[in-house]
Amino acid sequence: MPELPPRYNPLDVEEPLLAQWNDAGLFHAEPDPKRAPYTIVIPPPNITGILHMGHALNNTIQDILIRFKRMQGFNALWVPGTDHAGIATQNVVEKSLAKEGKRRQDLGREAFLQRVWQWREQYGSTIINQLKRLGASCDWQRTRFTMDDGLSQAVTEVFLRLYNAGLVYRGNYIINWCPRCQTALADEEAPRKETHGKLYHFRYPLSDTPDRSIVVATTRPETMLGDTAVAVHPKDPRYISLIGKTVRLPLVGRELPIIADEAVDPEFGTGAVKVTPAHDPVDFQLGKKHGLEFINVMTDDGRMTNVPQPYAGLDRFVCRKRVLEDLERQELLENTTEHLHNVGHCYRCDTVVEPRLSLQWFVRMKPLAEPAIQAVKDGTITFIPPRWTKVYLNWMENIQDWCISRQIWWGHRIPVWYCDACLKEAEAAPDPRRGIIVSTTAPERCPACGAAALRQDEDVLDTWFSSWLWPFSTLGWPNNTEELRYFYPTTTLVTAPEIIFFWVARMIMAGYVCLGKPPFTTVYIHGTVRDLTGRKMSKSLGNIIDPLEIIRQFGADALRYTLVTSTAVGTDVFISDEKFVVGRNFANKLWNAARFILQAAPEAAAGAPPAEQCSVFDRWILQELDTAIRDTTAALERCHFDEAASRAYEFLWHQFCDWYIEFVKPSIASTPSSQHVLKHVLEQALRLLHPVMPFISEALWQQLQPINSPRFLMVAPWPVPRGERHEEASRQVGWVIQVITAIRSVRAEFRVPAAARVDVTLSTQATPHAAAWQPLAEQLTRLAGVKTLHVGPATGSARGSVPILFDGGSGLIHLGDAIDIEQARQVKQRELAEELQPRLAAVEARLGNEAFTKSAPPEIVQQEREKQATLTQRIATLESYLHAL
RNA sequence: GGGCGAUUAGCUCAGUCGGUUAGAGCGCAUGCCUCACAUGCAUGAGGUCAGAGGUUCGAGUCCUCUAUCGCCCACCA
Repeated sequence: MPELPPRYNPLDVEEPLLAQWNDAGLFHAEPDPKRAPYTIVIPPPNITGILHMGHALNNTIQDILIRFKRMQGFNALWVPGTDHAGIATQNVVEKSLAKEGKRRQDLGREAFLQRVWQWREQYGSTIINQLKRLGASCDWQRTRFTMDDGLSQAVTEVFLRLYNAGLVYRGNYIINWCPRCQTALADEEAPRKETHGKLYHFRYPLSDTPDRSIVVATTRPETMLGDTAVAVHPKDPRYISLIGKTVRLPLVGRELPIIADEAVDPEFGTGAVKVTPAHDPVDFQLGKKHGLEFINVMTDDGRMTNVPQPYAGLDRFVCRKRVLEDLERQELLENTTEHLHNVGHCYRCDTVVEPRLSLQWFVRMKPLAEPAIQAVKDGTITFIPPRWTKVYLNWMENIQDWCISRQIWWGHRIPVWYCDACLKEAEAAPDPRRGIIVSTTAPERCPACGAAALRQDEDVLDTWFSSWLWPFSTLGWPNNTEELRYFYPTTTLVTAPEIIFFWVARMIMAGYVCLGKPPFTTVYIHGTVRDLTGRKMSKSLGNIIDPLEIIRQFGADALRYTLVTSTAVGTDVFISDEKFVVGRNFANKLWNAARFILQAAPEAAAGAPPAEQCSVFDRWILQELDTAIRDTTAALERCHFDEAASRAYEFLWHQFCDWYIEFVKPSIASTPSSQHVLKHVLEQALRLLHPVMPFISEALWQQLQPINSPRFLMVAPWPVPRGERHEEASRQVGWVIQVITAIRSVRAEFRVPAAARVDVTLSTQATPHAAAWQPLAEQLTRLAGVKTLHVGPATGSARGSVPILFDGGSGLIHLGDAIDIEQARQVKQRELAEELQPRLAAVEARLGNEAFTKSAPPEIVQQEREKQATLTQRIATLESYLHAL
């Protein structure tokens, strides 16, 4: 038995255990029809990612579940992997290129992609290694990457299937365009930020009577160059006479019709709105409805085009100034007001996005959403906490088509080839599919015309188009693998609320459309990690706490414990680095408890002896252990991880260490039963703790070397209650604890020196019979500093004594001249008047109320009667004491 | 503008079916270096459960309103 140092150093323990677990193959799972599967797929972190607190929380929760289920005997598989993160990764590599003074265009597509792959080889596993350090018990042999061959095959397969089913189409649409990244962005990728802007009012002169005009307002003056109408509300009396007339667009000279549409809000601005169908989502709808011209006035990189000479080629913001100046000069700028509005920004580079007309690929979402809505409504898939159900359904029922093409290079290239000859013909006789070849492999010639001159679509797919297949593409789909058949559907998905729409909803849709089955049955949504002032952790705020630094300082167990106990189901997690001290201290406490036990009972085996050989304290702690097992298990089953961790903590620290170890300490050497029980209870409790604190629990458990157990706690069976009833032991030990606490309390209140012994008289109906009394009395003597103990009616003078009250009895602590009589009188009088008497009054009022005694459940009424009796007796005891003073 | 949620000790949060004296951790106060642990031990102070009304024998818990604070969604140019 190696000597354990008095202070626990997690760094000595954690890394070697990772190697042991790995070498023993404990992370790996294989299909096994004899056992029930339990599967989790990791939310794949970006390959550009480094571990932050959000990951730490997310993966701790998953690891708790997977370790718990593994110990329960499930064939537990946790599939890890990473996401290629199209835009983010491309940005990183472009930045490193920029340091060499190059742009990706200088390299060309092939060479650039090679660079990205190189980058991925070098840095792409960083986060995986960090997850390992956290203790995540993933099946690392099954680590997947969204750009792996198999997963890429799944992507093209789905694209083809959806295209053939008419669910993928190509179309013109107003999309969010990032002029810097030069790519389309999904709505979710262009978060709106409240921005102080200006609202400019322009006069557009009427064509027939140029001295009259209509005033429109805009926040983006440069778009006026692409205006093709002015819209007003059909019932607006100010404009009703103008509907159908035309205005002449300043600076351009185009004639624009004045149209009427309900979508115009007469209350806002001037009630007249300029319509730019190619550069605004609302205007786009108006344009389609009213058959307006669509004029695209901007290039990919945000410069003006298709506009009169002085503006052509100008950057959009330069052009804005120029347009304003020119309108001002022509006295057409009516006025300018301050305006607070929401402007979309690129989620990657924060550039102001430009709504822009563009030819993109889309997925028709309504048909996909139907089974996914149904599954949540009928409970096939449940959210924890349940309130996310509403959020999910609300979004799904209003779902919009999904723009899946991205104008970047890093990602799954769209499996579409174009035959230009056929495309040309399609223009003459409109056919949306002519000239378009969708295929999982590169076609050699056009199936329609036989031409060999085909070109592949330049764009790649949205990153989420591979992530939404993750629960089954990682298991081998579209091949019908053994893994897929056995481990799918997965069980629990653990993720953050931000990606319910991005990812969770889409996975559910993909599960149904590809396999006809849900991808998982439970979705656990945890909170966001914030600092103590409630702000999200972010680099720009400088409030990041680095999980790896916490691991270095306090250990992975402390990190995990503190994270998990800081979050109730569904609430955000507020963290400061001092909080991790709690986890560290707990680990140290355990370490020392184990150290003590190993040294006090070196030879004993870790197994509980038969009840009849156990002392009253042994039986008591075994009973408490049973309760702790039940509570912890129930909490884990309900995904109440904080409760599970706190319950194990409470048991180990405040029941096992504070009381049981103290009770048995003096007699360990001569009491074999206690030696066994000490080891047994610790061993069992370490199992309860293992999912939350895998390292220290494993390390200590191995030191205990339980008999008839596997070598590793990680695969040891989850504890089950013994189910013995030790009610008498529970009652007696509960009584001793109460009396000890009461005596200590009086000692502290009356400042009895720690070393001083006191005489105590106890008067109790609950006096245990003689055989049981001896060990209990010894504890009173030792743990409460009692010198002599008399049992029987209170004797001696009330002077010099302080009464204590406990369930089923009372006592007197004789302190002699050491106490201040007046103080004692005041304390006890206050207790009587402010606590006991009001409580008795309340109880008696309740019992005097017929409505209560008749309609409350009998056990509640009974409880009240018992309370009444206890209080009456306590009051009598105190009164007689005060009287005797 | 719509939807969701929160408000309990100085701080961060639990509180299951409405039922005993509303709990924990941290912090604070007091006393202890007691031979596992000072990253420890013991004891204690601290609460009108945001406010008002209602249902009930009984409300932190259920209902209504008010206040404050979050989050999500939305095309107000």
